[in-house]
Amino acid sequence: MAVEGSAAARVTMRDVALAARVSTATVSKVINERPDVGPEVRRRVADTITRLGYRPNAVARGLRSRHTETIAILTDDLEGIFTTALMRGVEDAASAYDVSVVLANTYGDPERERKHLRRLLDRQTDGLIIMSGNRVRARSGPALPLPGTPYVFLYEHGSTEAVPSVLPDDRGGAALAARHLIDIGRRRIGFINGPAGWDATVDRLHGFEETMRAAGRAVDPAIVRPTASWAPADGYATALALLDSADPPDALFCASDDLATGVLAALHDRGLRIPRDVAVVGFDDRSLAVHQRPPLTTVALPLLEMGRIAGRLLLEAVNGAPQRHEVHTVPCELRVRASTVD
Amino acid sequence: MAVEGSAAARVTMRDVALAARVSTATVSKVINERPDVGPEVRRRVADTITRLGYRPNAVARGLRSRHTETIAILTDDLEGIFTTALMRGVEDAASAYDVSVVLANTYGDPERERKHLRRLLDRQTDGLIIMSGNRVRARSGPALPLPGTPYVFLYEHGSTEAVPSVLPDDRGGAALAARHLIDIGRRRIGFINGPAGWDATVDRLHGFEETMRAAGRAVDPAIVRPTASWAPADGYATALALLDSADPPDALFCASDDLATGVLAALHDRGLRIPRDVAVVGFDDRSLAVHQRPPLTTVALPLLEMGRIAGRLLLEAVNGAPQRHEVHTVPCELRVRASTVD
DNA sequence: CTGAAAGCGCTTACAG
DNA sequence: CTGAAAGCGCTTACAG
Repeated sequence: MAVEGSAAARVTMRDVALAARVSTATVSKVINERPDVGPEVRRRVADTITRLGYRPNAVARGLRSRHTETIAILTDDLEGIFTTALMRGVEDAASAYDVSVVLANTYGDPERERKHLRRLLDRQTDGLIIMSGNRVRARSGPALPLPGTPYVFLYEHGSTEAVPSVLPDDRGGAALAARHLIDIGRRRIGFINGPAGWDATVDRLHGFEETMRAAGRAVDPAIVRPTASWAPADGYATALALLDSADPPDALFCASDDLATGVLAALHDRGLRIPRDVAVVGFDDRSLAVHQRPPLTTVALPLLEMGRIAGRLLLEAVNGAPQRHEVHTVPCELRVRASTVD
Repeated sequence: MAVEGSAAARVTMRDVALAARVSTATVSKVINERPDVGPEVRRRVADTITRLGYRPNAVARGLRSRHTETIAILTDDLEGIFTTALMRGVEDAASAYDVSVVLANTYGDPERERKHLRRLLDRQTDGLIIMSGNRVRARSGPALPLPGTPYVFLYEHGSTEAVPSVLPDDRGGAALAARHLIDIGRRRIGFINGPAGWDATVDRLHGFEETMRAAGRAVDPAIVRPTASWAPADGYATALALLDSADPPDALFCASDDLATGVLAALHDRGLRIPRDVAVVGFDDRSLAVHQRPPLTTVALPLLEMGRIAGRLLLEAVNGAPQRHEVHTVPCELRVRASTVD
């Protein structure tokens, strides 16, 4: 049994070479699985490596080979509402490739971004994921040119560079919600959308309208409303307004779980039964969705999968795959719970 | 103006030495601010560095000097409820030292932990922060011995090792809440605590009881209740039970914001006015606290500060400070909002 | 005060 | 198939 990481100086390739009576070049070849080593020598070296508990020094390797098997996540908001799920996806993908992930938080400050980027380049980081944890939108390229270091946008997109971005399919997600409400037999479906000026808001409205029209349903502007913010209070107020309208809806699709939370409260305060009187669908699938009463049917953002895809795209680029300005749109998933189906 | 990171091969120390007509040793000394360089030569070298836009290669430097200016966060749950705030603190501290932070997510699986640790050691990571994002408790040491690599526990604590841990002052936090409710003149203060078996639950109960007694208040077990979980539904049910008791409370301290959210709903359903009839205090200061109606007075967990302290402790250890088995308890802060004060 | 030399631990042509 | 040699880009005694 090898004494992993004993207090003594770490075993080096030289030690292995000496013990196996070969050159370090040969040890290196065995480690890197090069074909030009005889089977007998290969076995002897492999055995010695195991016996001594040898592990190649990644820093030395990086100096020679110029890649460090490290990527970085550069984000403007480490505490963004979707950050951790996205990060977990990236970390998953990287781990599968045996690559480490460095975290860099810029606070949206170009000077900090530059500082981080310099540091990351100094460390020969193989590639970068430039990520927003909050809000999909276009951003400019990195605050520093990154010659030879590929990067990928996650949950945001670049304007012009030949760089891929990974985004949720907000349009398809809204379509799922509309489809579901139609399928469970709702006659009058309202949409409480988020604030204007967000990509998500525009895309979700498209998906909603398209699906309604494709199903031969009119979209009544009277019950399709944007809100001033994503907060529950706006969902609450908007729901009351719709319920008080001449022809109130029997279903409400909300562009976020937070809005839906407010809607649920409004229905509750009005003494309406959910879903019998009004069915409610949210968007995001944040943890609060499942804890609502009743638990909230919602459209889940594919954050984990988005992170994984971004990680994989980046690692492929690091390994030489060509980069393109291309948007990867990841499908959302409908999670049906008691707010629409008894 | 230097052409930072031009597509051409990066400027090396050799280039600087040649251009400044000195040896690389001298360039190295200038960069590392060694005293044994003449003022004139120092200036010439510094100018050349600026002119050529030279940046030392951190990988080469790491190979020689054996430290990489990189630390890692090892966590069992990257999506833990408090993870991002803690990470941001660590990242802040590390950035201030010009140190990078690597992310390693173990999912609580020892095999994954070992794999990550091996990788981190291979990369000569200078130190580790072993962190829980969920729950304070004792954990065993790292899944692999880390000879010569210091580490610090964050939001959890080790059992025996000579290793510091950084924890929130749950006891003091509960004391702040009790003190506040006493100060605003409440006569009958109840406590809806979280589930048994949590460090936080035990500590918060102590803090609450101590403060009450110190103020000459009886602690009536009838209105001090643990819950089965931290979820709002348990806050709701427990609040109703307390309100229905013979002598109902005029103040409720809740051991989490989620519990308090349920309590608010219960008071609302009973038609009670907040804070006039019942004042409510939560714990954690999650973002939902400020969005309650009324906004929730709560005890803020000092997550950011905890992360910063852990980062600093680790970096000091990396720089040779001796490590001890010592618990750093970081004070919580009371955030007063409309659920206790009109 | 300055520099020549060795070396950190690997990998990579290249010779045999 | 195997190994001697050079070198990745630095830092560190050490000599002068």
